[in-house]
Amino acid sequence: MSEAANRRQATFVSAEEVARLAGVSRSAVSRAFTPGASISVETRQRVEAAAAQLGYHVNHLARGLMRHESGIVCLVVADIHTPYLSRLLDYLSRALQEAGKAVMVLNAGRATKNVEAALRQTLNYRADATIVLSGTPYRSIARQCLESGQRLILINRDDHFEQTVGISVDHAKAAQTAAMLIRRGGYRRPALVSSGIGTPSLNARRDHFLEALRMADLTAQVWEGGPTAYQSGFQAGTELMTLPEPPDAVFAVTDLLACGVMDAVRQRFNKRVPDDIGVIGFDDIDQASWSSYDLTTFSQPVEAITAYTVRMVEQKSAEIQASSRTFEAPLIWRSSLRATLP
Amino acid sequence: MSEAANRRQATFVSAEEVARLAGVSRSAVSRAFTPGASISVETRQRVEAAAAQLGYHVNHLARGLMRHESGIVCLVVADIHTPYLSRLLDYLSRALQEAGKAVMVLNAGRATKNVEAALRQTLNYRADATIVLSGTPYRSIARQCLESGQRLILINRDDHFEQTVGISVDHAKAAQTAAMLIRRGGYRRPALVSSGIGTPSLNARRDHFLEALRMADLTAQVWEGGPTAYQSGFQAGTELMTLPEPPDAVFAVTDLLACGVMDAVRQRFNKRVPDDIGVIGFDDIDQASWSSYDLTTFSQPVEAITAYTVRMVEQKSAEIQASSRTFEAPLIWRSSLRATLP
DNA sequence: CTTCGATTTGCACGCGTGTGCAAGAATGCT
DNA sequence: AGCATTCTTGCACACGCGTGCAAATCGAAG
Repeated sequence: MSEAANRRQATFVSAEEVARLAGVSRSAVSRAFTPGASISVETRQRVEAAAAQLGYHVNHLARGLMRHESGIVCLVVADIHTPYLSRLLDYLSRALQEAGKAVMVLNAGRATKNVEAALRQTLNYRADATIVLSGTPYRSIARQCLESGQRLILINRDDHFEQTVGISVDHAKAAQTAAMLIRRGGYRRPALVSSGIGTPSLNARRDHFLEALRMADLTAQVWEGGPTAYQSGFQAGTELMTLPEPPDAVFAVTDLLACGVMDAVRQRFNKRVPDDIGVIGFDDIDQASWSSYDLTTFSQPVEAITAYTVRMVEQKSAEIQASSRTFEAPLIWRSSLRATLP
Repeated sequence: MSEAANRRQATFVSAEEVARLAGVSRSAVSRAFTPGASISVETRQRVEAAAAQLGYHVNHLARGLMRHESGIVCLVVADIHTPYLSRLLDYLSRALQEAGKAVMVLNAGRATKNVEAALRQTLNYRADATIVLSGTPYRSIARQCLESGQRLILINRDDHFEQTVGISVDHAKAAQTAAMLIRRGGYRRPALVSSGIGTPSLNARRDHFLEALRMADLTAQVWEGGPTAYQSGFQAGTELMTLPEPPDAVFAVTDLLACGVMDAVRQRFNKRVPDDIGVIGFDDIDQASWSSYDLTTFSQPVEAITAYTVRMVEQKSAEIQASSRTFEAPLIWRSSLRATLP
């Protein structure tokens, strides 16, 4: 079987050649690989045999050209190496594949310029849908995506667009829960830790947390700075503990930050969690369940987000509509926060 | 500018329309977007203006069809959510983008069946190159990739293929260094911890470590089981410490395993690292530098691997040759291992 | 003004596929 | 057997682009 394939060198085999070998027309070959097409079982088998023998694979570039549907879904993302985003990417890519889509990843750093380039590539490859996990697209290019008939899905980007599917998490409820738990734990001097990157999601968690505290006549220290990473949390913990009135509880808007805070507090200041200081995070990354941290946090509803995203990608383009869906982030109770008043 | 675009609905604009608006032939449009093509500055400007006005973007599907070069590079990968692989993916995708390639991610779980499906997709989209980060491709499909003129690059897959570019890490040297450091630290009862997944890389680290110890007349406990994850390490640590003669040093073939071991040893058995037990890992994931662990480990040469991979992707297909390149994983000295005899 | 070379332009073809249309084959029914 | 109906099949066109080739344009030298 390999002799025929070996003779040809460094080139793909076309439907034409398969047709010749099978003794049918090229249309028959095309139909053999198109589900639901009208073709007899006998010719289909002959085509498949010939295709297998020659090592034929339908050219999706040409198919996409004809069908006006490339089968490609673009994922615009930054900070892939981050625990939460890499998990989301894992789920999304797998689910999209199972739905028959090919996943193109556009790594778009922080700069808006890169996001623009990514959106352009999305258009170049005629992607069926574009999913933006981070970075805010220019309105002009976003509109081009929509006008070209692409579905545009924004995950965790609370800034709203027209004609766009928005998927988000109920930050308000989580933040209020965090504030409530801190009060119930008997903590008196809460603090909020966030990064200097003003992501809409992070800002929402911060604002709702502070607001909920204010309702209960409490004010919180606010520390914001650096990237959304462990090191920023470590620095936050260090600086907060050297204040004249150090906090006794911290809501970190991200688990990575929370881990940093915990390490600083325990190792640089010998404080105990949750007795001396309570910590609560957000995302439920793998490390939150590691026994060094055992962090009380809110779980990103990754499965729900993924399932809903795939549904939105699959629906016919005629019925795309602006929509906005919010999922709840359930509390994961662990040991980094005292449950009741001391 | 948007009126024209608004009138059309849900469809892409073609070079034809741009040509009409600019008052030139379609060839001119094509040449305007082809670097190095023969075209006067004046017409180029008129084309670019018209293109911008209509929101034209070259169709890379059609271009790929013509050029026999899709500009797509496929990354076959599993366990994306893992710290090491997500970092590698981050670097690779960014570097490939900068080289003008579009990155298609094929999330191929563990099953070989999925890897086969991934390779098939690679062929369907006529990818210029395929990079396999995990999973072993069937020889038959791998051969088809090569016969079709694709470059096939295997990273950290020590199983060798003909006509393939292999990129790997010097596991032997690292493992020998680990053994040496453990001896020099005055540890007497070393152990090796690995997962139950017999990846070539992991096996190589294990075998060279044991071999190096044997040269020094030492034998090691070997614990292998579970996936390559924190929990497996935690379990390993727990079980090793309940042995009649528990080890006093552990080489974990992965940082994730090492973190698990450290947590088990410290929190379940109140042992101190590195005094009671020395730990050394591999990969230098982010968590290794977290102050809870401060893990001595070997750094995956991600930058070097990335740069070399891009070089291999870019070279003309005429000169693809089987080759095999190995990079060193430098030791990152931290505090989880005693430096000198006690 | 003529001639020649260099540059630019348009025409037409090909890349590999899907699909409407009409013709042909097969089947069922009277 | 004759006719109606359903299935198959092949032809031809379209998808959007790159590019060789020849015609056209331009500038400069004679």
